[in-house]
Amino acid sequence: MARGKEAASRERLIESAVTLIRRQGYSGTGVNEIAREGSAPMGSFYYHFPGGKEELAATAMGVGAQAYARLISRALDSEGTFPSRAAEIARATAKLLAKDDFSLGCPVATTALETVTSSEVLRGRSRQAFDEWIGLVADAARAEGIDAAAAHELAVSVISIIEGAEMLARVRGSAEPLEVAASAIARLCVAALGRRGG
Amino acid sequence: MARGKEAASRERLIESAVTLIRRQGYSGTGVNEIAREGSAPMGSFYYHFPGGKEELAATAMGVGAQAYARLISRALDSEGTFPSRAAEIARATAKLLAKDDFSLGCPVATTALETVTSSEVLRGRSRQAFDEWIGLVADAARAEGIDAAAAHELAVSVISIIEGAEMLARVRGSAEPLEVAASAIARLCVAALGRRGG
DNA sequence: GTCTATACATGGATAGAC
DNA sequence: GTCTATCCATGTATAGAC
Repeated sequence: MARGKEAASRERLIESAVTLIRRQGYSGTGVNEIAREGSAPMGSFYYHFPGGKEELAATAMGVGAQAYARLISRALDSEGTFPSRAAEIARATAKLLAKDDFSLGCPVATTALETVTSSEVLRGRSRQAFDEWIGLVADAARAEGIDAAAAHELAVSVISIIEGAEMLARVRGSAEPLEVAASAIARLCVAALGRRGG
Repeated sequence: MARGKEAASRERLIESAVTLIRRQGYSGTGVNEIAREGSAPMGSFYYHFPGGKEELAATAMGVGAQAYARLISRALDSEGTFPSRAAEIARATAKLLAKDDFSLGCPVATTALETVTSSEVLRGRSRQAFDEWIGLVADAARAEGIDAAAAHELAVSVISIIEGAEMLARVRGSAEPLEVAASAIARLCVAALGRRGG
């Protein structure tokens, strides 16, 4: 599969699914709509994704999760102190969401909430995505000398507050909650660094 | 409407909608399913809620939001220091979710994310619910001498981290993220109190 | 690999008797 | 206020030619 430019429709389907699911969630997005927006006929849909909607959504979630992982990495690799770099994740998220007037959200969150009880596959992928993001933040915290347990807790807090603030930001159509989250993240990092040496 | 025991089916429909939407979200829950679980025929559904699914969902969201507001108030009125009482919101949330093995989530979050771009009504109700919860926390913070702006920011952070942690907890089927959130909330409160006097 | 047409179930909503 | 039957659109998925 996919050697040259074959299966360009596969990529378009994934891209279409990522966008539509970010906007409307999993249940609210139909396969016909995904195919139409991706300029692909249904024949291509089920050829590339024999597992149907669930398989494409799982793939799309993976792609979206990787993209957000890159945003996290870029923020953590930016200039400044650790608290400032961690806060930059929230600020970069705010910029990203503002780009489309908060119509496009997290590529994982909505589907995660919708499918907790209905799809083991999507729930597993959601968990995997969150775990990876948490891992990136925890690694950066450990690099600052914070012990493993504290680094993990800090990372869980950071991802939690960003996800929650993202929801508030979308509902309000304003970046303010994410800016507030950035400040809170910086404070939590400072506190964690303070407990480091003693 | 609703004077004696008439319209008991109305209450059952609301109750059914709250539960199903907490479990599957808005798009994933059908009106037929709501009626069936509420032991009400479709005739009653559209008699009590001429606005259809959206109207019932809005009502259900209001009921669910009030219930959670009571949980917040109870936590904030409990014994202990302010940081401890604020953290209690997250701990009480963890207990609540664990009761049904994390199958039932926030009565607002999933629908909020799903309908940001598709329903002004539900988006407005979501915003209203979040604003009320934030207001309760902010009021408690101000009662500790924290100034209004700082109290608001603290409250936004508290609700954000709880919502995000709730999502992680459901996906993992574990209360751990909410316990971590409780600690983070306590730290944020301590920091805010510290900036209070100077 | 792609396309069209279509099967079949479910979705939201309504009609009209009671 | 309640109930059943039903309309029509949409949803997921498949068939089978190309």
